[in-house]
Amino acid sequence: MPLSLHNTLTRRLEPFQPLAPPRVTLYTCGPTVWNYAHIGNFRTFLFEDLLRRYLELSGYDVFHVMNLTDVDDRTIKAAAAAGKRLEEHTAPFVAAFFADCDYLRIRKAHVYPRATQSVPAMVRLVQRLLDTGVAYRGEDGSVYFAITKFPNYGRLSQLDRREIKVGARVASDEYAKDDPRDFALWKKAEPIDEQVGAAWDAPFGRGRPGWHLECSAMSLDQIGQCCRVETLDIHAGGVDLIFPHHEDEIAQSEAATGKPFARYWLHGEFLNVGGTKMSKRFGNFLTARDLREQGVDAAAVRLLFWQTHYRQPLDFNDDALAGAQEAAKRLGEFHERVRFVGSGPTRARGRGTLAQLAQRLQADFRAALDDDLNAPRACGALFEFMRSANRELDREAAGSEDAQRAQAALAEVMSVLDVLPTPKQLDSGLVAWVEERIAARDKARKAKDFKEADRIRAELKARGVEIEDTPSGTKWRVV
RNA sequence: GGCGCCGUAGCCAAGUGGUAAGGCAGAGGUCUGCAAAACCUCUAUUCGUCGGUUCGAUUCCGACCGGCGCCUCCA
Repeated sequence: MPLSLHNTLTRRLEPFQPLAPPRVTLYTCGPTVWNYAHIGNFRTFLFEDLLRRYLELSGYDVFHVMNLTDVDDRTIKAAAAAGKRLEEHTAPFVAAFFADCDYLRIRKAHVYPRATQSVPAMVRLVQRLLDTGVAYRGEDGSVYFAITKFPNYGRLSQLDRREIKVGARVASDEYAKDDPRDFALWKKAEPIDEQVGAAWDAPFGRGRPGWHLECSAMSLDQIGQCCRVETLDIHAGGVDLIFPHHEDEIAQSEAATGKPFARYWLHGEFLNVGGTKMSKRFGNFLTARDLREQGVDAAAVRLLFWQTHYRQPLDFNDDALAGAQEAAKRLGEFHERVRFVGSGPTRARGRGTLAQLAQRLQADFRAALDDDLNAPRACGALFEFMRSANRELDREAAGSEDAQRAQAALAEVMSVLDVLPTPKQLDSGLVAWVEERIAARDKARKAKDFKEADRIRAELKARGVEIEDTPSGTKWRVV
């Protein structure tokens, strides 16, 4: 069964067919680096990571572009408030974003164009739209897109015409537009823009790019350079970007190129807290670095997110996270167990059903992800495999071929989900101490001095060391 | 007002026109000196409410209740 994806353009599940297989051009709306990204933002980036990884596992040659919005209303305001130049203010947040991505094991995009470094492409795009006649200079010196000149406007968000909410705030630049629904492509430079260094010269006036324009220009620029095309295979982002951001991107891009901007539009749902969208605005947010400082393993975050479909809202709370943390821990132990089948205490003899179980895992896993990236179902397949494989291993019914198949299947699954806990860093002093304590405890156990043995176990536990007596000796791990 | 999403066990959730995956938590059991880990068993006669279509609906349609989002350069 081929990969099917839910396309926001049609609101349907569609078989995925890239323009020129095996190449897939993927553009994902990146962060606005005015502040730290929160884990709601990262839910979207992780959904995109899942998409990217599964496309690659499926044999596609993905060219992934993620932009960094380093000039827009918020970055300018934040820089001005901090009394800094734009670049000075955004640099640490760019660095933080990459660090957070590393922590969450997000596969790197191939390019990260920055708005401030892509101004020439933006100016060219605006000029092209002016030449085509779909853009015009407003009385205020800004350049606007005339949505009435683009008949398809509203297709993505399913609006025949954009209705303005009754009583909605009237923008201060309203008077300058021909139609209140038109949006800015290029904003005339204001004193605050000059103050932070967010203004560029252009044939149509000194100013700065509108947010929507940035994504159109950067995506077209990148896929043009790399692949000589003007149509993206996939454009992804959060549902809140459908309107107006992505709608406007389509208008700008298609009015300029005359070609479909993106074949598939994918949108991830929100991360909620107590039923409400996680947002800086609401103050109910948590950053990736918060989680890292709390000692939360990225594996737990990823697993938690995978256990809800990307098009469903996910309600975040500590119980759910703790549950994922526990499940990730079990997966880690299982993985270790499978890794040492045949080479360690687990005897490998004959041939059991493990190979077949592994085969089923692979089939179920792919079938689940082929179905619009149904990661929750893929996780279900993984857990079922873990249980049945553990049963086989308990029976010591696995042979070396079984082991190989199981290891290969797990590796494949993990190449996409990547939910094994990060190995703990152990210093040699601790290791020596633990080994000495375990030796002392074994001695006590041999002497049937269970009181002493239990005391040592408690002593180890107090230092975060859990032990497990097995037929081949005492195992330990740091929790 | 326009467009859209959600309501499944204590928590997180998948799902199908034919009678409820999975994870966490909980209970009992096997194993163990005791534990731990692993495994086994149990834990929603029921999927917000009320109607309708149907032989049959959690799944389709309608209404309603409740929660939420976008329409304000939000992932």
